[in-house]
Amino acid sequence: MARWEPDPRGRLLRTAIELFSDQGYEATTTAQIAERAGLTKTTLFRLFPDKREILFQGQSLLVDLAAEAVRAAPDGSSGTAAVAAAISAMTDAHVAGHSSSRQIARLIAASPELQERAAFKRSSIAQALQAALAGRFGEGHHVGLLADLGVRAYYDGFDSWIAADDDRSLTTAVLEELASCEAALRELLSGSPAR
Amino acid sequence: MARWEPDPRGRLLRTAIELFSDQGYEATTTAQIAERAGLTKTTLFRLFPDKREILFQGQSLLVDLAAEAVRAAPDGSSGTAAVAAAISAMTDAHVAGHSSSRQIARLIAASPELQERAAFKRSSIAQALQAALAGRFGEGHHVGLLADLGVRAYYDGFDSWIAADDDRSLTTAVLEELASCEAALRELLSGSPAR
DNA sequence: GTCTATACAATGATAGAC
DNA sequence: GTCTATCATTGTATAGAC
Repeated sequence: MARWEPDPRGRLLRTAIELFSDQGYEATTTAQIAERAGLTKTTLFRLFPDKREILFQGQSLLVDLAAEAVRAAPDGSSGTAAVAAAISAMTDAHVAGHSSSRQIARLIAASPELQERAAFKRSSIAQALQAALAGRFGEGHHVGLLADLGVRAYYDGFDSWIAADDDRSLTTAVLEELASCEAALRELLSGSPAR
Repeated sequence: MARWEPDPRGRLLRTAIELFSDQGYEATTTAQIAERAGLTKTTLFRLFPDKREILFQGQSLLVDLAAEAVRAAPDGSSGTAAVAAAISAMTDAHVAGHSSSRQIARLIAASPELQERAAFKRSSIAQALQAALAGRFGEGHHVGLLADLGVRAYYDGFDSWIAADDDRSLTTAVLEELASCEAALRELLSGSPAR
C-alpha cells in the first residue's frame, strides 16, 4: 500500500538545494523540484507561496519570536538587554546545522532574486523588532537604532558562525557579535577611531 | 508626421502610478500600462528590467553616488562626516517633489512585492556605503554600524520630508535626522533612557 | 537606434476529480 | 491532500519595421 512519504516541505527543501547547487536557481524549474521530490508543481505551490520561499521556510517565525522575546524580557531590562533576548530567541529556534546553512548562504549569494527575498526578511525582522521595542521603551529615535544594532549583530554573528568550524553555538556567536558591536559603537561615538 | 512622444520612461512612470493607484499594483498588467502610455509590452520590458522597477527608476544611481561621496570626502573627515556627505549626495540627486514621492510611498506600502524591492534597494545602499566606508576607515565593525546609521537617517529623514508640508529641502531633512540619530545613540549608550 | 509583432517558457492561480 | 488540466501574467528571444 503506497503511503505518502512524510515531511514534504523538508523533502522539497533538500531537493531544491541539490538542484539549485547543480544547475543554479534560475535554471531550475519548480516542476523539476516537485517531480524529483515525488510531488507535483501544484502541491509545491500549496506548500510554499512561491519558489523562493522554499529556501526561507521557518524564517517567518523569527519575526514573532523576536517580538515576543522583547515583550517577555524582565522588568527593568535595558534596551540592549531586550535586543539580546530577541536575537537569542531567534537563534534558539534555528535548527539547521553548519553545512546546510552554508549551502543556503551560497545559493543566496549567487542569485539576485534570492538576495532580494533575504533583504525583505531582514527588513521584516528589523521592523518587528523596532515595533516591539517601541512598545516597551517608547517611540523615540533610539528604538530604530537599537533594532538596527540587533539585526546587524544577528546577521553578522550568523555569518561568523557559518564561516567558523568550531563548535561554538549560534547563540553564542550572535551574542558575542552584539557585545562587540556595542563596544564598536562606543568607540565610534567617543571619536577615536574612524576619525 | 507622427513623431514619437518624448520621455517614454517618464510617461510609463506616470501611467503606472495612475493605474496602480486606481486598481492596485497586482491588478494592473504590464500590457495595460504600456498601452495607455502609447507603447507596447515589448518596449516596456526593453526600458525596464521588470514591472517593479518602473517605480524605482533612478534609485540604482544612489548606490554609486553614496560610494563616490565617501571617497571624495575631505581628508581627515570623521566617519559621521563621510556618512553625511554620502546621504547629502543621495538627496541632492532626488528630483521628484513631495506629491509624487508621496504617491509612490503609498503604493509601496500597499504592496508586499514593492516592499520587497524597496528593502532590496535599501540593503544595496547599505552595502555600498559600508564598502566605501571600509575603503576609507578599515574593515572593523564600526563601518557596518555607521552604514546602518546613515541609511536609517536617510530613510527616516525621507519619510519625515514626505510627511511634512513645509518647504524644508530633502537634504536638510535627512541631515537633521542624522544629527538627531547621533544624539539618540549617545543617549542610548550613556545608559539613561531605554534603560 | 527606437519601436513593434510574434512566439515562447516559467511562475503562480484556480477548479474539479480521486 | 494530492493530482490533472487549464489559464493569465511576467519576462525573454528573435526577427523585422520605421
